Amino acid sequence: MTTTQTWTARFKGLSRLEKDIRDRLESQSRIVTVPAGTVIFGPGKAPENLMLLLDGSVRVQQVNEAGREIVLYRVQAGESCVLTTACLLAYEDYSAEGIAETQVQAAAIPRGVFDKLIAESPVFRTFVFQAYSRRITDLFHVIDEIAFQRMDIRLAHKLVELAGTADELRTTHQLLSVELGTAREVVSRQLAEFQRRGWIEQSRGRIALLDKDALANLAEA
Amino acid sequence: MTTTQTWTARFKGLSRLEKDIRDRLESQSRIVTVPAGTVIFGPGKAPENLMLLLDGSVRVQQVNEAGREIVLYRVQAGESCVLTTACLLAYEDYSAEGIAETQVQAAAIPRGVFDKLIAESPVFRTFVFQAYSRRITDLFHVIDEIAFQRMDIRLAHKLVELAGTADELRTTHQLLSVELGTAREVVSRQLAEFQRRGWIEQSRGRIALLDKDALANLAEA
DNA sequence: TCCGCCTCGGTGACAGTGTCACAGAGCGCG
DNA sequence: CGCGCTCTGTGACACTGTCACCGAGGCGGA
Repeated sequence: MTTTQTWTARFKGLSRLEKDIRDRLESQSRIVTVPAGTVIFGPGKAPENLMLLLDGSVRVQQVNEAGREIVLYRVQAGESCVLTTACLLAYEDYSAEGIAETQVQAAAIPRGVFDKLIAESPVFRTFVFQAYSRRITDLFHVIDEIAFQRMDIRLAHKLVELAGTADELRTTHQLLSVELGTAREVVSRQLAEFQRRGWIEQSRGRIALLDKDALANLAEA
Repeated sequence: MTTTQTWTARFKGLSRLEKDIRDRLESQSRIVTVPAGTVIFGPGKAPENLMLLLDGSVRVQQVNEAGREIVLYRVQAGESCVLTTACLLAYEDYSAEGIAETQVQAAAIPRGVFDKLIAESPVFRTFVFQAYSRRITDLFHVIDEIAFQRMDIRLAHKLVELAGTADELRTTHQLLSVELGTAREVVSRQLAEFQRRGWIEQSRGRIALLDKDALANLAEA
């Protein structure tokens, strides 16, 4: 993906940005590229920049003292890692970490620039607060799911979501269990049941979705 | 509680507020008092103000389509309902609601004033982002607890937390189950076990904590 | 090629939690 | 007192999490 001086146009909330602000944002930020697997921020690795994703995907997950993990949300191209900006400023026991799932290209906005833009641009403020809103809503959904949804429904939903338009997933039961904050055995058992019903077909590190409609249907229930 | 013109002094993050900003904040906000039980914001009832709590306590909880509830966090005196500010601006499917648990006194800052203060005062910006940080950290803890902690530990923790310095709680099993996002029967069973161990004593609508140390001890495990 | 080693997935037993149905206890009120 | 409501207790059962263990797949070195 090429990066011109007009990358701000790719962000819905920034399209109406004031001209002078836009120029400063583009000139004072830096385009960075990191390889897949990079830990972008995490405990003991506070981010000094607000990242606006131009391409790729960042998985934000939490690891507790016992080593158990759960995926909180994903940041996709056209979105920003805003929650980190708040978490920088205060508590350092911020336990979440952000990991590049693919190669990631992003605009890095230094903290000082971020602060100035917040002060000077109403459009930028709205952009930031809308991003907050979106993430917080995501977290509320996560809480609702974990607390009240059945595992089979959550797993079916996750399979469809992760597959997107593809008919096959390359992942392990272990990784799926982290997505859902459950145990590997639980995922294995549910997948075995899906396979028994003919909805999927499994082999080592691979899940073929034979009947996405059935899965999507269960996910709605 | 009396409300002088210097209520801003009660907020740790606002003590260093620039003098002119402080004056505007105090003159352009309004002190409101609402009785216990009032729904301050909720689905279909968007708040038009940022509320800074001077006295009392607001319970923020979520209700899903199936009617299941869970308490997300509480806003105490000296804290603010910042998350609502973000959630106003964007998605209206904000499903959380805020309920006054006691009589509540608060400073209500109109949205327009809030926006101006954010633009003009670095101290106010820091205050707001730190408040965000705190809430988000709370939500992360909630997620970790629900996903990975045992119910007996969570319940013991909640009993000690709700009791504070008192030795008795006035609440029902049903309300405790909402605190923890579980079923009433589960709470009843755990409380029965605590009672069998001599840690508590129950009667209708009342739980006496006979051995807080034992409960606190379990909560740590 | 064979062996060793690591990761991945399958399984049974059991404990903990959620759901359902229902019964009885406490309490306010006419 | 009798009625109706809320609150609590209980048993049965299904779902989920934990533990211990095994076998299968895949990779690399001897």
